[in-house]
Amino acid sequence: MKYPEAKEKLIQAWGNLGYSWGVNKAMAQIHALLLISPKALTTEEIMQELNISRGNANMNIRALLDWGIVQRISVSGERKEYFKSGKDIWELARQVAKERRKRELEPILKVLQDVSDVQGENSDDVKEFKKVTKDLKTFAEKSDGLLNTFINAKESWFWNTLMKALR
Amino acid sequence: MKYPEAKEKLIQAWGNLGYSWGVNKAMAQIHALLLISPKALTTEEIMQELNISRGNANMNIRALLDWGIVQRISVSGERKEYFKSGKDIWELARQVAKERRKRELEPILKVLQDVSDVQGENSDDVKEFKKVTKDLKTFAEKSDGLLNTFINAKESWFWNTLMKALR
DNA sequence: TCTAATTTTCAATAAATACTGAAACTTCAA
DNA sequence: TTGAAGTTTCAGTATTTATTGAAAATTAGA
Repeated sequence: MKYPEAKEKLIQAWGNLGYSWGVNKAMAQIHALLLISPKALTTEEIMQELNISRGNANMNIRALLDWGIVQRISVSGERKEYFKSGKDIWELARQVAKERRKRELEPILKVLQDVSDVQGENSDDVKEFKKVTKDLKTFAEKSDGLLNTFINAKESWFWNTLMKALR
Repeated sequence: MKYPEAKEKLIQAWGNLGYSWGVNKAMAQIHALLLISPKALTTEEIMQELNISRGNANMNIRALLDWGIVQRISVSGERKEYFKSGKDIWELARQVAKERRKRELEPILKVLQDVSDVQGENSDDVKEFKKVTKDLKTFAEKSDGLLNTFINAKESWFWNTLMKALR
């Protein structure tokens, strides 16, 4: 396969993957582009490569900066800003895990907590509600623990331990 | 907190969570409703509880059946169909993991495979592309292995092993 | 300070997605 | 068969989300 085709394919696939993870397509594609680029790119170059407008590029670059998976680079003597993505996939995964934990797991844990003191032992509805939310809470807390270990672990240690422990 | 408020809160939260996982709100809310309901519900009841149309209810119930996280129940002597969700959270998580693996991890693994024979050693672009996609592939394969273990494991074994191994 | 290069904002619009409701279809008991 | 009860489909519409592009704001050097 030729490079331009491969590049196109990867950017496309990364866009789709991002999409099913609740990230918009442009954002995921900008990330893919920076990930495979050997050098930092300007907004201009990103716009051109992906055929998107300045506003779109700017907003999504900022979102990526926000997620902490893209960095801003200043070249001395130039006004222009350059952007690059870290190339360490493990680090990327940890960063994504961290943000998603904060944005998704934390809120649902809070709701499960809030809801745990629901009144009225006697009705079937309330009984079932309590049972299910308790189970959900247990599960969410365990997941949170696991996720935190992942977020704070060193790559080699994590995979080694896991691979040894499971099967 | 009173039951109706708690119920509303949970359905809302579940809707949001589902949403950031690429599931539409109605689908997630129907699931939440069935999850906390002590008995199986009809399409009619679901429509009423969530204030959604028949078409919407029907389509999203089918999607949930498709994901394998809601079951159709027939009561003998009745034409109506009832729906219920399994209450085992672990089982639910495994089912979701299984479907997401198939829908997301498999396609990206395929692309990473396809793209791994890109031509042209010499250019910087191609070198970087090869390096990154190789790392992505390694990471994706490890994740796939871990996910498969999760999908096939028994709850108690999985958590026990993990809790012992990590930390 | 001023000015040109660059970034950011945001109202308008396009595009994608979800939802409705009525019609078509299916099923089964009489 | 028939028709009532129930389910499914889908064209049209509403809603949400993403994108554009031009104007406003910011920046840094002269």
